Amino acid sequence: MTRERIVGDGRDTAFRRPTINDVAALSGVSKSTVSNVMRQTGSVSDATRRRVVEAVERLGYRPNATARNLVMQRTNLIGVLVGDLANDFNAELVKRIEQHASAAGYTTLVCNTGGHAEREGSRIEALLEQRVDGIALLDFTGDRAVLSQLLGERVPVAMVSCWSEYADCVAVDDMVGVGLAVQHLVELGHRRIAYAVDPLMEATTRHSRAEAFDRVMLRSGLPPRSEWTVLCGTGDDGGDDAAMLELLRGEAPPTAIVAANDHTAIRLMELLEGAGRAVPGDVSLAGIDGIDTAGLSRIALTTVAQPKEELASLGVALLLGRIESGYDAPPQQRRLRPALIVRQSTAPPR
Amino acid sequence: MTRERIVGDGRDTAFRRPTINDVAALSGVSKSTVSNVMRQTGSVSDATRRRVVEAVERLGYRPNATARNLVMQRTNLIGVLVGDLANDFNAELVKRIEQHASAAGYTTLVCNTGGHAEREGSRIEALLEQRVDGIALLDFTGDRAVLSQLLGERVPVAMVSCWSEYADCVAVDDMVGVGLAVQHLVELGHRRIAYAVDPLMEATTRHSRAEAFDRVMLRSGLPPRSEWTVLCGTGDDGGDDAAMLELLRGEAPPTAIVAANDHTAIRLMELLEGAGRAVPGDVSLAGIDGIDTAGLSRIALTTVAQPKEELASLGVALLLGRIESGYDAPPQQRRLRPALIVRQSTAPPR
DNA sequence: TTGAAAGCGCTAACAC
DNA sequence: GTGTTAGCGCTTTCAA
Repeated sequence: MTRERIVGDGRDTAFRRPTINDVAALSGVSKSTVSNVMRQTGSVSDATRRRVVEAVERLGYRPNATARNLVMQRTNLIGVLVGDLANDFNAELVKRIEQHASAAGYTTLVCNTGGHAEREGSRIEALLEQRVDGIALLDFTGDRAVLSQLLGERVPVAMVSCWSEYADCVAVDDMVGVGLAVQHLVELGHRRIAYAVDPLMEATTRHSRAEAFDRVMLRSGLPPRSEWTVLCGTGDDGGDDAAMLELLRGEAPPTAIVAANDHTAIRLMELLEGAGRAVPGDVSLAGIDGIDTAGLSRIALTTVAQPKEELASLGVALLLGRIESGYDAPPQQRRLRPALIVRQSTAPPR
Repeated sequence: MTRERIVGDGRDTAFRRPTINDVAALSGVSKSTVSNVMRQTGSVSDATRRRVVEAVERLGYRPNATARNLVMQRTNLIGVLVGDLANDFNAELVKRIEQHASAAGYTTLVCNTGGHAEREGSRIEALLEQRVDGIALLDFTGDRAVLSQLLGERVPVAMVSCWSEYADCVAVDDMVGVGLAVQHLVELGHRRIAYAVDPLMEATTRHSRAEAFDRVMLRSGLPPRSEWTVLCGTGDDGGDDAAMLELLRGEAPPTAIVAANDHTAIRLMELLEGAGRAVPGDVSLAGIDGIDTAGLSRIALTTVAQPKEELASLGVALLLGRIESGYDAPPQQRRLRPALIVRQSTAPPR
């Protein structure tokens, strides 16, 4: 395996990667033939194929995707936009998505937006310049305007663990999920239940889950109280741990909290115990997502688990389907069933 | 913002994204001028610039990076190869790397290899076909042959939280890190200390850390015992939880365990407590990495923390430096100092 | 200050 | 079976 060296161009160690032309020249055929051999298309005689293959190996030739991308108008690249990779749930989703995408011949560009609108915009801009074939929005915490833009530009988009009427989506049913958690707490005897929101969560989803929360509460005959929906976290855009503590210090404080995701629930567990409130002794805690950490016996967080593998595989399937079969089919929407996992962070109120 | 529609090509809704030619035509200039305007190079009169900009907006023109990549022989793409994104440490490193890379104008391709040699190979192949400008190897658990190949192909490589003599690297000093943990345990009074290895850890690193472990033990006047270095985990390539339990059931079992990383340490904590061994009552446990989860009060894992932010920023700096200033400078090696964080998972032996 | 022209490395339609 | 040719959408000399 050698590589051509160009001498005297100023940097005497400049290497030029071999191109299809080099292979063609060395094996004494045309570049179309080389192309046919590489892609196993057309028909080439065994003899020429062998010569080409040999030249390929001699030169260490590797097809240049930038050229292929240009001519094919297709990159086999997909973008993944995620709010926070430090959230286990997202990390695992990304990991699985990359796995499925790769198995299907796609390479994955990952962008961590951190919930910042400008960052989100610029990342997407970069993805679009690179002409990714499609974009997966993960647990999308961003601006809906972004989504409309994407859809407007006819970029294939799949939403994984988040939702929009206008795009392909796969997610669990928020209503069912929140319902499962609330019902469990109600059955334990809780009546005063608060809702903790991740500040990294976008307004629409936040509202929709909060609304789900309210509705489920109502269904259980409990009056929803807007001041019991608390932003809780340390995102740049605020999120105020103090608010939750404040709430718990009031009279007739909540005896249980549902957190919008496990990440937040675990932060909250830490916060509460740091402030001297026992979980579940003083306050019960339930999360949503089903991350591994929640399952550790020392954490033992009751949670509504999302089927991560199905989310990832279906998400990729939807995205690739959209990419490969065109933009005009109506959006496909898949609702998955979440499952309540009861652990030790929830108990009857005192 | 409109876009051209092509009618009668079979798919009447086929869209063609506007090209530089469309902009040139609409604004009545040549494409070189458009190019100059877009890249803010050359000199264009204010009048023409305005016309071009207007056309760009009218058409919703976005430069096609696939074409630019081809002609520039540069993609502004970097690859990140990581063993396991479900390991918090890696996830956080990836997140930060993406941040820094993006700030410098690069987009990040992430590949999760899961420690599989073939997967590793095929992912790298894909990255190289896409002509990434460089590759970051994260906490690299893979085959050294892979690295030699990369280096042989003169692809800029930076190793982050892992090490090779021949590439740019930034990592903490294993010897110091392991030493910190062992010394802490020795000071607590432990003499029988075992070492738990993550099976997703590559042989060389595994050996180097294990060797560091042995040496540090010796330095403390403790006889290293090879059978006390136990593979512990559930990778596909084995890793045998039973072995560790076995070891603890023997006579004169270890009173403390150092785990090769926090991920493993926490798994181990779970395993031990599931088997009825208290941590730190029956056995003390120390990890390496300093992931967030280790800091939760319920976990309270004593650990040797790596400076994640420095690893990420330096790693990116090294990689971009290599990309932008050529392949021939000698490799730069940066050792960072780890820091011991003592929590409740370690205590004097009974 | 602007434009014409020559590629970058590949695919694909069409000749031979 | 194989080669020729014409682009894909850009950047970059070099003239004008």
